[in-house]
This record gives sequence, C-alpha cells and structure tokens, in this order.
Amino acid sequence: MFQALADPARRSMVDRLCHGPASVSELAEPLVMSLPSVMQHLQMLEASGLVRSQKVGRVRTCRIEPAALRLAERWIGERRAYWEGSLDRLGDYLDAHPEEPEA
Amino acid sequence: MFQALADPARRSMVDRLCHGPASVSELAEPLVMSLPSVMQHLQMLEASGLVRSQKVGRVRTCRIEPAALRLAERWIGERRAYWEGSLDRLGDYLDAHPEEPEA
DNA sequence: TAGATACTTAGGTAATTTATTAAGTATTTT
DNA sequence: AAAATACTTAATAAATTACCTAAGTATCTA
Repeated sequence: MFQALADPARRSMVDRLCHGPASVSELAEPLVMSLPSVMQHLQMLEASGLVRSQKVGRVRTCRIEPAALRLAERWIGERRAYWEGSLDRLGDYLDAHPEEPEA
Repeated sequence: MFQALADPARRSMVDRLCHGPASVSELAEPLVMSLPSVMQHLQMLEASGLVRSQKVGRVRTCRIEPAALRLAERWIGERRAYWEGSLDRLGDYLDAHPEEPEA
C-alpha cells in the first residue's frame, strides 16, 4: 500500500481519481508513458486495494477505494500519536531527572 | 517518503523509533538482517526526512522527525477529503439526474 | 595498550520495479 | 463488414532496491 503510493505516476493517478472516476485513457492522458505502463501501475493500485475498476463495453472505469486511504492515514496517525505521547513521557523524564541530559 | 515507508524493515524501524530514540544496534536487533543492511535502510529513512540521527562517541542515536510523518498524513488526508467531497458531489448529481446511471 | 564494541565503507549479487515495443482481443462506429 | 477505439497480453530491457560478506575506523574498557 505504501509501496503503491511510492511511485509518482501512481500518486498522480490517485490524485486524478480523487476528483472522480476515470477511464484508463483518462488516467494515462497526463502521464508521459505508454498505455501498457499505465496498466501495470493500475494493477499495482488495485492489488494494494487503493483503487477498484470495472469494465463496461470497451471502457474500464476506475475509482478510489477510500477505506484503503483511511487505513494508510490511520497507520501514520497512530505512529505520530505514539511519538507525541513519547515526547510527553520524555518531558516527564527530563522533569524528573534534570541532571542527566538526553543525548 | 512513501518510498521510505514502502519497506517492512523500514516501517519496523519507524515503529521502534515512535517509542523513543534508539541506537543503530537497537534498531537492528529485531530484524533478521546484517548491520550494513540496517544502515542502508537508515540512510533512506534519513534521506526521506522521516528520521534524524547524530553520533556521540561510537553510538549513533536515531529519532523520528514528526514533521515528515505529519506531511505524509496530510497528503493522504487531503486526498481522502477531496474524494469524500467528490462523493457528495456525485450524490448531488445522482439526485439531479436519477435517469442516468453512473457507470 | 590490547581487545571489544559500534558502526561504516566497499564491492558485488539477486530480486523487484518500471518502462518499452509488438501483437493481440473485444467493442463501437461508419 | 471494415475501420477505429480502448484496452490487454507477452516478452524484454534497464534501473533500482535489498542483501550480503569482508574489511575498515573510531571509541570505549579492562
């Protein structure tokens, strides 16, 4: 999932899909890249759960899967919160032991 | 930055650092991996801005850089918010044009 | 000062990722 | 039915990434 967000082309696709559903061609249009490459990126986005798509006629329509986005956001948020908690505990520690510097 | 979070070993290191500062050896301890490999991961974490470190004596102490974590969280949050906004607009659209299905 | 500790650097291999071109397939459009 | 459209698949090639071992360097510790 972070792997999926690690590539600029895929982030651009996610960006585009946040504005609403799009076809493969529409996703490819702003990218300087062949269509098969876009397909590969799309497959990684689908494998990561960030994007879903369905084909109707000859057009495949892609859309964002918000649950996955929320998952990534939560992972980061939890760690940030933990770190901020650690900061508090470090503050407590420094208050209790002012004679021993931290680093 | 998402690239840095894309690897499980590096996420494990971030996890550990969220509990507080740690030496390179402490970061390496739970990982089934040579020390030079841990160093490479550490370098990527530092290059991404997620982690900072300083060497005192022969020990290098690493710590999380919360600003970077907040940045990643914001990137995702903004897109999620945009998508949720799009959902609202799609709802409005469907309300206004019930005879034309979305896909 | 000799040895142990804690990284660090260098160099090289295997796996993964990213991208390409060429050649399909399935659906409209004309 | 013929041509155009919108992907898809397959097979590579180039670039990155992830690892490792071996051999340093700089600090402690005894």
